[in-house]
Amino acid sequence: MAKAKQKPLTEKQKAILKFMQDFIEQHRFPPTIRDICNATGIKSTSVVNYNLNKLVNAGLLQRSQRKSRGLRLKDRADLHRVIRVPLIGTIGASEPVPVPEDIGAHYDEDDLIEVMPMLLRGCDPAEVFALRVKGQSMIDAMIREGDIIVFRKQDVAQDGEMVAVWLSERGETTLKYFYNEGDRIRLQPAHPTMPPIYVHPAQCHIQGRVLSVIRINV
Amino acid sequence: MAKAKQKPLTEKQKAILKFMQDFIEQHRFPPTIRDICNATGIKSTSVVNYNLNKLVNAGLLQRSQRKSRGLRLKDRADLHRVIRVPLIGTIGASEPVPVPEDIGAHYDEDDLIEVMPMLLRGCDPAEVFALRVKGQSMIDAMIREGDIIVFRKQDVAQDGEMVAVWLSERGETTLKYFYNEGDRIRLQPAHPTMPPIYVHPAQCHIQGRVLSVIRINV
DNA sequence: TTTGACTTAGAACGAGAGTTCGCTTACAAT
DNA sequence: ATTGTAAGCGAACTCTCGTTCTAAGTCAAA
Repeated sequence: MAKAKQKPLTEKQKAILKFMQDFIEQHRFPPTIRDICNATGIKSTSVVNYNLNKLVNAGLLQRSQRKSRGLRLKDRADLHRVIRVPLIGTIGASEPVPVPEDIGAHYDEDDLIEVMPMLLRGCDPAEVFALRVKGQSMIDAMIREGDIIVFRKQDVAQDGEMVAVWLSERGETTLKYFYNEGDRIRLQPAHPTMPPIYVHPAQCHIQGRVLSVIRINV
Repeated sequence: MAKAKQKPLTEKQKAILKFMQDFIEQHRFPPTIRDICNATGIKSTSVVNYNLNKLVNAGLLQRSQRKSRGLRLKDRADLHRVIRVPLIGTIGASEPVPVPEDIGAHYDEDDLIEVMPMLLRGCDPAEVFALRVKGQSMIDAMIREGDIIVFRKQDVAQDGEMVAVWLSERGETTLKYFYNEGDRIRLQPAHPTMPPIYVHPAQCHIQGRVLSVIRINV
């Protein structure tokens, strides 16, 4: 399906969006079409309906047909909410990373951590999980015991990405920047004065990419 | 006004609350009374209406009369929202910390960062601000360039708290654990192998307490 | 048993609210 | 001038949905 050419929003449409943001902020449920009429000075519900459909088409809005107040802001509303990420265990040097098989599964309340969307860096929440750091082994990655690391589950990586890898020959988990040098993998610590290590590609099992780090036990 | 005696919620009322949480999570607008009927197996809208009024009376719910979907959860809603914290500048070794005088003032959209409530560690948002780390000088605090540090504005500290201090004699800002040893202040780096420094209390100007650290430029 | 408070069901009412349709206006392209 | 498209208005229609009313069932206290 071809993407529709992005027309700039009309003044009415901007006013509708603005009002919806304010209304939802205040009431915590969406306005009716007639609410929008009154707030924007538009005389006819059909005009609002018309412009709402435009906004849906522009991807800024979602509607539930035939439902009162069946309006959702697409863009901004999500940004003001937290996202629940499963905190599935710990990560330490001497154990493999506990990668979840189905991230979308049901978790207990206690095993979920609420993070702001920025920490997911645009990734699908269904691919994201978090681990708490155990032990002092991640110091060369500038990560402390107790830090929470947000990962995207993946088993390949691009050069320069920080990944959690299981080094099967050493029986060791580590966090390093990943560089594929063809016949070998260079794993570069985050700490500027630490030297890289080199491993054979067959020994380097990528468990996930580091998206962000949270430190609350300062 | 005397507070009504707190009766325990009935199973129906618990089911209604649970369903409302799930529904709002999923649809981002509240359910109708008939939605609740279907979800909970209650046969009559009047029964739902009856129990909704009970929940309002118990302070768990708000209703807007005569409005479709005019329901709001009272308690939990805020917990799932982000808090905007002013990101007012950078912190580096060679400059004083730019402490804001009025945190509650108006900030531009770009100067606000949205964080989950946990990062404030219970502090009043009006006391909290954030700074981005510039330069490599915070490595001994296990903090990298680009990290965002969330502070509570305060000029005194308890032992063991991590604080940002301006050392007036050295002309230097640093992040250390604070220990008051009477005639001197011991400032302990986060990195376990680094030695502490000792300063005279008069030279040690506390700028704020570190609440949390966010690293998104991994 | 009787009483009364609490809870449930069912139905009906009426206002709330989304949708559709015909008609008009504005404006640029042909 | 004509055509076509986008935008607006007003009214009517129909379904949604909150509210209210009556009646009945439950259960503990008197």
